[in-house]
Amino acid sequence: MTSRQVTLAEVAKEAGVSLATASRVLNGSTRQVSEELRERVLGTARRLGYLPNASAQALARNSSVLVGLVVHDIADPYFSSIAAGVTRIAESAGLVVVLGTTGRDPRREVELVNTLRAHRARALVIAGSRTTDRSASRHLAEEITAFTAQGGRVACVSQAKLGTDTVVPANRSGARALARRLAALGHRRFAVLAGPPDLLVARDRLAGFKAGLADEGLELPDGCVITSDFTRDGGHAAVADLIAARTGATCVFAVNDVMALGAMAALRDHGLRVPEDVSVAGFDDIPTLRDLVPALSTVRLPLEDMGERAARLVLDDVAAPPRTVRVAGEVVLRASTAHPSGIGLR
Amino acid sequence: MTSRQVTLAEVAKEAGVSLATASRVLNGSTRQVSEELRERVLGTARRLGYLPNASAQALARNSSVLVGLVVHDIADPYFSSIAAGVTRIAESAGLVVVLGTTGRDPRREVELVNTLRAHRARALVIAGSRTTDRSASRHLAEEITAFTAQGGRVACVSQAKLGTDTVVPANRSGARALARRLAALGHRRFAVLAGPPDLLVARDRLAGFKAGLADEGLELPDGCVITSDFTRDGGHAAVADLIAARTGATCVFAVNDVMALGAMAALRDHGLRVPEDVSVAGFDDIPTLRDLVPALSTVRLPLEDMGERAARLVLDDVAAPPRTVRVAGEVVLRASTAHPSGIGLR
DNA sequence: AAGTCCGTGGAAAGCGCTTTCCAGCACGCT
DNA sequence: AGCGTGCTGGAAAGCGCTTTCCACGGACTT
Repeated sequence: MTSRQVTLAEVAKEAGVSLATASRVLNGSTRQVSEELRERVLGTARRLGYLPNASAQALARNSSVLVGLVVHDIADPYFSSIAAGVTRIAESAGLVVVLGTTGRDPRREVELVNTLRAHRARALVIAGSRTTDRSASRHLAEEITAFTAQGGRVACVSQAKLGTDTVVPANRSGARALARRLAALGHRRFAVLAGPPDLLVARDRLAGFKAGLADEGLELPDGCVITSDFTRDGGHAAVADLIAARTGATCVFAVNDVMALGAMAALRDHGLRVPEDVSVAGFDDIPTLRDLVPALSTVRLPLEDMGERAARLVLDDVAAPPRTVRVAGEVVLRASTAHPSGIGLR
Repeated sequence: MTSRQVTLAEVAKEAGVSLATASRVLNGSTRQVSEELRERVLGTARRLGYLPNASAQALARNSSVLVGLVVHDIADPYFSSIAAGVTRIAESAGLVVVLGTTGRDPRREVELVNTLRAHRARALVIAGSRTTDRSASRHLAEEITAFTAQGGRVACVSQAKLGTDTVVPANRSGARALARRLAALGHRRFAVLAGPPDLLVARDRLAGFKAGLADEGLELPDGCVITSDFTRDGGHAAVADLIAARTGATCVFAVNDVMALGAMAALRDHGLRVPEDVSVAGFDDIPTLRDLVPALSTVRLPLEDMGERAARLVLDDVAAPPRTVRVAGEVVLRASTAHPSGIGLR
């Protein structure tokens, strides 16, 4: 029941022209074709329901219309926002987005780039933090080199560690500014839900936060840094450790919003009120934050825009990589942070 | 600087075997190859860094490894959850997901199916409600027919209107059950934020809700049905109309969660408390709801699971389409709905 | 009048792979 | 001996398209 596809050859024959002419008419080559033949080819193509075979075109042209997009988890609002940006630009350029998800496994990341390379994708956006894993980084760098050697372009949204074009969010300075603003609210004892120690984005935000506290003459004792997964559940789980640590913190900084969301839920479960008993802040400003009560203080990143920027870096081929686009983070203080009133977490 | 790719022919020559043998070794054909040659081919392939050209394979095999996924808006948690499910199954089957977004434009939907057809995608999941637009539906049905005639498989997540395998959420009966539960809370006057009139999912949920009210001997006057976009902002905007309508409603049902989120924010802006002044319920149970305060009452749909089911329908090719998988919705009453206490919206 | 150019159409050589078909060989039989 | 049988390797014919290269004819020069 699978019916044979109409081929260019059939169109050409039916229209009484050569294969070359048919191809020239139907794909917008630079070559002129007389009005008469052009009409004839176009007509028969439509009549026969001709649809070019993309694989054959890719093979003959040695280039595809595919753009790879690699994310850790498409259900995470951070990534789905970036994906929306990338997709918008790619589709408006007539390209096709291939979505790969890593589940935060660096090896899977390498695999995906390899697959995209096999498909001769013309460009690739890798969204998702780098890690401290040297071996995975090296493998990834090798794949990327191979990819670019093939003529593909690569952009990352994260840290500029791969020698590619990169959209770099201001993790350090954003967290630093946030720390200062929180200190200005009157907080003196902080705790940080720091995510996993090997994630660079998490490290950078923690480091920036510490720096901001230092600016204000404050310290962040090691005991006040809780590691956990970089997810909502990670944030939720970290709260138990946090409370057990009896840090006396009046303000908790979770290194991303979904962790902060989980943490707020856990704090509620423990009978603690935000912000009356403890202030909470996050990072990213994911869209779903808009309607939260209490509204979460955070550092706003223009996520969709970052996706668009990355896609543009990789599609408008002007300058040579590596270029870096720095994206500032804007501290947004909302209802989840307030002047410290109670005695904090003890 | 774009270096030529290593081809099978080069591997074969270097290993001193024929093209056929090299191909047989490197792609897991059924044909036996002696241990000695196999080793030699594998070795040289690795040494040379051989990577098969996916386009060439697709052309020669007349089938690709691509699975299409069509959604309205990947940043919407409803779709990103479904996408996560589809992606998980597809990737674990060694396939590659092509993501297309329509921006809710039915013509774009047709375009995307056409593109996927050109790429000889082996399967296709269309997530996103059908509409009442007959012409768009017909075009889409034609594309789908062409797609399946090519040997591709198609599944939808929505209404079973396209003659394809379909995962059908229980929109009617879910909304109906919800209405009854809300009535049981004591509500007598309701308003519905109904989304756009041409979206079947919105219509079904509205109809189900009305039916549920009827079960309880209640009515939903036309003036209590507000149409708007099917988005967070649509829900937000609808509230102004709702309040202007002076319906006296004590409970508002938004036909999806993101609309309910927007509505709750707008109600707050108008100085109304949820649930004290007015109860609010949604539909879908998107993941971000978990941490909302007050927690939103809704009808839970297993979104990721629905994505997985759709992907399985289309990848495990057992029975002939159209098959229908019905997915029940579970009413979950949370803090956003309570016994009516005030006088409602007047 | 001879030569030059340009514009247009077609033949054919790929692009990198899969797969059919055939040849050769070593067995095990009758 | 003679002969099917089963197994393995290779030659070559595609898969559907793009693009180079050539041929041809007419319009222009000189």
